Amino acid sequence: MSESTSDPSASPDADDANANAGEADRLPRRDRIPRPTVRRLSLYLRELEGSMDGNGTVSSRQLATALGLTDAQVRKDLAYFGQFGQPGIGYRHEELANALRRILGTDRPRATAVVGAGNLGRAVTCYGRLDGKGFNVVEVFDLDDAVVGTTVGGLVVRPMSELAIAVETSDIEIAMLAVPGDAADDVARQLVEAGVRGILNFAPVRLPVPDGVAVVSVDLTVALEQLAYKMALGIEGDEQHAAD
Amino acid sequence: MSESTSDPSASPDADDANANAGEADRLPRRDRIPRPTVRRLSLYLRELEGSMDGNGTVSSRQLATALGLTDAQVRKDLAYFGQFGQPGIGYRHEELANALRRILGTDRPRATAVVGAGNLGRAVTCYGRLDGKGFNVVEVFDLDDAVVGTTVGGLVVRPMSELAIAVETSDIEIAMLAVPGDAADDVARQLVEAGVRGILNFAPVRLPVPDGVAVVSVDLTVALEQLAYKMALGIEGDEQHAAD
DNA sequence: AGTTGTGAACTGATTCACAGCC
DNA sequence: GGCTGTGAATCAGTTCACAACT
Repeated sequence: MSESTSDPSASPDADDANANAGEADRLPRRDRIPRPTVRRLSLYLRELEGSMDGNGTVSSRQLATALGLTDAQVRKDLAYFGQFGQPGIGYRHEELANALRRILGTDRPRATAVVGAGNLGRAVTCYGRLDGKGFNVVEVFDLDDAVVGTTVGGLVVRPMSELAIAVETSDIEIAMLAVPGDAADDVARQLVEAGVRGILNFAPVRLPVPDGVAVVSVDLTVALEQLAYKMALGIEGDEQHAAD
Repeated sequence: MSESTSDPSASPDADDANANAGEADRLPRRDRIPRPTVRRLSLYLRELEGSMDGNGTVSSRQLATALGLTDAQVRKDLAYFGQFGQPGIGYRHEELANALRRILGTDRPRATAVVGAGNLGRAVTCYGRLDGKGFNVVEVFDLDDAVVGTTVGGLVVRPMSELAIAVETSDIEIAMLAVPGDAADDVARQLVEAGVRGILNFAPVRLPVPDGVAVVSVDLTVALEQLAYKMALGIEGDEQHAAD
């Protein structure tokens, strides 16, 4: 498991202690990975999990054609994080999937809360597939007392007043924010205050968060507008509504 | 695709004399616009619609700071499509919003269908804000006979067998695809067959569509994985889960 | 003063092409 | 034969800096 090349976290040995800058920054530090590359890693993993060959191998060419990319792109993306493939053979299916999960950080489960039990909040709570992907929805909160106490996906909706204690006791790291736009800002502040480290934001606003908190936003209107633009272009094909 | 450029903004009032052929191809053709630029146009519009100053003006600096960008970025993005601003003044609020809607293609309403009346399908059907943004949800379909006939957001769920006729009679241009992944491929084919020109795909698969059909995908798992990666990075801040 | 629009410079990302390996 | 990993070259996107304008 502790395989030779990967170890993205903190090369602990101090052989680069000296000022020889040339060697040091050849190893790509995690914050130098191209953003588009990280987006594609999710697609590679999705593809691997979709076609469960078990323990066969897969080539960069195969992955590339399945996703509408070039094989060089796939190899370059993966090579940022180590050497996973074998020349002449390809990448071992399950091994690559595991590596991608490690890289993305989904190789361990994370307690996740949904805030906002409206239509969208209920939908993401019940989405299902998430548990197997490392995101365990363990709590649902809502601002509205009329909704608090109802059951969504087997969970009782709790009031915001219990957020802080729940985050602590359940060790919640991630929140999916599905409240109206005019409440999102305030709720996000409460989430950060309570200790949440990552927010998936469905509200059509930009959330200002302090350092150390990550935000990814998904805006249905934005996605539809991008679609409308592409339609006007007459351009076809699929591109991931990429998360940054 | 008969028309390539043909001045999409068509600023009708000013600017009479410039039929110079040499000038014509300095105007960037729509398929040469950077993809990131198009994503940001949606954010500019969202910001303008959010802060309804009515008919004041807004500067590139203001937009930039609101969205975490540079002012030069904003100006460059907008300048791809024409000259909307006035030096020393900025951009007129409502005029810029209208221009963005024209560019994105949301200046006219489009009949939209939701396919899949599960949790997610019902949520997007009831999302609400869409009608005012140019996307009118006029039909809901489902594969499951047990769901057909129920009411979602004031609409009666119809069977897939009625898709083709409904697309024609209601002039449906866009479909939001919220069916399980293993059905998405087949349903997408039916949509294209029926004449839908754009698909917003929520299923975790890549849809193969013919030329002339646009697809934008939104994958909840992908978005969460991007969040997990950012959390590992310790990188903060908001970036739009951008639609391509 | 303040602001836009834009060429030039720069940074970032993709593709090419091939050495090395199975 | 097929395949990966990677430097070099190319392409794409962003930032800089400033002329022109209010």
